[in-house]
Amino acid sequence: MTKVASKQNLKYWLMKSEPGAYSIDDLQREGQTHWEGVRNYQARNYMRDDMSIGDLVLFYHSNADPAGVVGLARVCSAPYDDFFAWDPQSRYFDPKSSPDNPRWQMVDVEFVEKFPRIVSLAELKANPQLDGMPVIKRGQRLSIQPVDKEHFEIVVKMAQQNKTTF
DNA sequence: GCCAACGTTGGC
DNA sequence: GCCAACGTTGGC
Repeated sequence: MTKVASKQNLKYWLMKSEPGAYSIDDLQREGQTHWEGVRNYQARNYMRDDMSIGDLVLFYHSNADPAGVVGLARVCSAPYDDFFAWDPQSRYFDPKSSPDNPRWQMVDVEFVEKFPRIVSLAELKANPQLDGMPVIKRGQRLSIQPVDKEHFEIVVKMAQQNKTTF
């Protein structure tokens, strides 16, 4: 059964992408995309077990200058097998995954908006209201992270305001 | 380019 | 099931 988020169970996420691989501009141009290539069990499990259609996503540019949240996306499919893992030509090929015994999953996400400015990692770290947000923790490498509703709303607000220092 | 953090693999 | 070696992520 496909999970669709209602107002009550709408959840919030942060998803990282290296802009050289796939940027918010790419998503804006294409409208929606497979979120293939997740090769971490915890991140996979979030997609497989906890995401619902309609969940909102902070789109985060990692390995970027600066790194930070650049816009919003929305989960627009149920999880399904990441078939890129079966393609030897793909950079995401995993010989341990097969159609008979799939190991990885993905969802589709659709473009919602590009922020008028980047909310940089430095700003996220500097805002005491975001204390405890996983992405600002040193050494946190997880490419898909749950985000508290309160934190999500603060980040959106920061994007609409001028850069602030605390 | 460096390197800290940390997840995965595989020998035992 | 332990843990060392190795690979990757990602900020700086």
